[in-house]
Amino acid sequence: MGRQPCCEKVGLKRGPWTVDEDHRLMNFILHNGIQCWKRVPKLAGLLRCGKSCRLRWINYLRPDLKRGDFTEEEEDRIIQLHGQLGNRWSKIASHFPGRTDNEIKNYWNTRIKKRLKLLGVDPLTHKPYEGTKDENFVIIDENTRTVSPSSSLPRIVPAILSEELREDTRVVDHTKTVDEDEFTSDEVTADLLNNYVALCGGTTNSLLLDEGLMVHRQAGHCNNPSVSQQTFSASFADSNNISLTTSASESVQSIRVDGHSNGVRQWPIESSVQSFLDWDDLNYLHQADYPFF
DNA sequence: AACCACTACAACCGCGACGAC
DNA sequence: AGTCGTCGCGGTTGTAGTGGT
Repeated sequence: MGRQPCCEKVGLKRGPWTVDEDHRLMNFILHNGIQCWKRVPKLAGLLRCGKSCRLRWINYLRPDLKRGDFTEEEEDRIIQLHGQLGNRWSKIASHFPGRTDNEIKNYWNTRIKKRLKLLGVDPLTHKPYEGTKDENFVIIDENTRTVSPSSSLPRIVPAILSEELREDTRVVDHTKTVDEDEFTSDEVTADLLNNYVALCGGTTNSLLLDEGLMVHRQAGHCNNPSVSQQTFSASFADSNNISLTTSASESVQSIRVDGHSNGVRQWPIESSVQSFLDWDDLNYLHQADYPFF
């Protein structure tokens, strides 16, 4: 069986839609609804194929569309969902009322994808390319208990983290004595390790925890910087289960916790990466004017 | 001013899925 | 079960807008 064309293409208009065409399609659908896209153009008096009408309505004319830039939250969520779902844009779009799969796909291809590449992260696998630097910024807000971006932070970090882990992210101020009941040892360490592994990828990592990091141990907590140079092996069987074991001395990667202020800790970032990352120009959403209403 | 490179996004195309007959 | 029509999805292309030279 040969494939039938979606419509009779002879004499049909293609390319950008005019205001008049938008008017016609809009009026028709608002008054008659959608029963069969194939019949829509004829009934609406349009020289377009049904497919084109459907696309125009779904991606542009639908009154419930949310127009405007994506928020940081939306962007993070897109990356997170893409990590889980891949290029299933309609599935991803279903998590964003008012956004279309086409819009999200375009946003991914034109912006997010490039930025991930600049950060050394493969947009397909969400894992670092070979040779990813081990010194990247991670800022953790201990008040909100979330990993959050700085102006130069690759926001892929919170996005790659599973939602559960993001919600549980905790950071300890090493200038304070923290109540032992407040945090468990592995919780804190696991979060830090997890943040790092989220950035650097891999299923197994050994981390050299450097000066300034307070580590709670099962036998009791320890806020003494002398615990530095402790080496851990973190095994990530899945995103929700992290097993930590203390190992001898070998470390594959190292991170530093350089300091903190106002409840915020930072990992150093490579200056060359920093210059590429301009996330600050995002505007918050605004409702578009619908010219036909 | 003209040209070029780049970006963002609208629109198109081919194909698979699915329901009706 | 097979055929056909329609819809929806994902990849790709076309083009307007913008900035740099």
